[in-house]
Amino acid sequence: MSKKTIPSSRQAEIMRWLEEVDTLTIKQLVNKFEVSVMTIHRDLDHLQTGGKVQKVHGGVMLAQIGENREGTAVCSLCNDKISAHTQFVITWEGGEQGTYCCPHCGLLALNGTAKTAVSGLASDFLYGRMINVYQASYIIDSDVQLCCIPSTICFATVTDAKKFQRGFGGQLMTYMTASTHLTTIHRQ
Amino acid sequence: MSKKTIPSSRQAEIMRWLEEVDTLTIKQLVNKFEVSVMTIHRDLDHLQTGGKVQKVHGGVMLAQIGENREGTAVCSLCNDKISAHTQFVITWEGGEQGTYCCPHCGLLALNGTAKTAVSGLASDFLYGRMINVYQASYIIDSDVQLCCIPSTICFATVTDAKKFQRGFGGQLMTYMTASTHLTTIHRQ
DNA sequence: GCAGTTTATATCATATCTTAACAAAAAATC
DNA sequence: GATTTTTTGTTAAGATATGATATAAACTGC
Repeated sequence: MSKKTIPSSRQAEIMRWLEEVDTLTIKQLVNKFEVSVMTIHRDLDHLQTGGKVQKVHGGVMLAQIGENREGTAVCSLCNDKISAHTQFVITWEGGEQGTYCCPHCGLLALNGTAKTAVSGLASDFLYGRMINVYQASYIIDSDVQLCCIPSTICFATVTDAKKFQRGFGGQLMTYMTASTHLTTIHRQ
Repeated sequence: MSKKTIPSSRQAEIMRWLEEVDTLTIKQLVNKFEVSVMTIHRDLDHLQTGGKVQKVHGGVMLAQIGENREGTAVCSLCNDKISAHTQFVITWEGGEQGTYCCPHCGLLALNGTAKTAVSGLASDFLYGRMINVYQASYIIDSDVQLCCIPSTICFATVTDAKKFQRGFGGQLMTYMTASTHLTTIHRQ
């Protein structure tokens, strides 16, 4: 590969290479693509804002922040790390998005602001599907503590939630009850 | 290689070429088809509204859901992984694109923003073809839960949707009814 | 800590690419 | 054949990419 290419394909190629070797130096990239150091820097800046990559002194490395996506690998509320297994995503009116570590923070965020949410999706605990948070069932304070406390776990169906409750305890709640419960214990 | 042709066959040829090489520059296309830069740009604009292709500075790339250059293989709304089987692609005015994991998120995105969509394409559940989301039929809340909940599945024809419904239940909806339904249950 | 070296960032001038508006050419319609 | 529509090319203005240079920051040895 020596011909000069367009920025996007060069960046795509950097990504592919990086996925093989994990780390690359600026010099390696300059030699391969035959562009200036500055151009490589700018490519890396660009990729870094995409979140998959992290610049280090002298080069780049893959940014393996969990298994997640862009820069926001931490909860918009509590700053804890976000696992795909418990994540909670709110899209606000206006297009802004918040990603939360678990339903605990997600419900607090939904209830604790004047903003209106366009959608709220949470990861179903059993199957990992993203479900409408208003229709979901919640088990609060069970024996399973994954993230924040009180532990708040999200299920697609009441049946699933009840089966879980039978084994691990906790209180079964709807969106409304869970939401007010979490908000009030945080204010008392 | 080829003499001047009509726009649609030139665009089809661009697509075929692009599927081989992933990325093409404007220059390559100008040389091959012996038309002006402007004509190529217009061809690419046209292809881009189809959602399968993405213009980048200096050329085009396949809008691959697998390994896009910025790396986002996750739903623009819920952050879940996107499968080609259920994907939903919206091209907004201005050229920006959003890829969604399934019609559930796609419809929410379409309805939940002030932006206007240039096109919306969703994968037909039975055959996998990309179809116009405004003309599609939707089955909501069937027994088949592939992605988000409430499960929202997309069909090219009402007939297909009804046959599916006979076996797996759910509610049959048009774009309008599905869109308002999903939006309202998200706001209740 | 200090100097010397390397690497990063900021800014500028230049080159390249993109877009919109207009006009010419070709094709389709009547 | 004249009119309308579609396609195409030209131009100019704006946006983006690039490389060179200068300055700031980070590493290296001591």
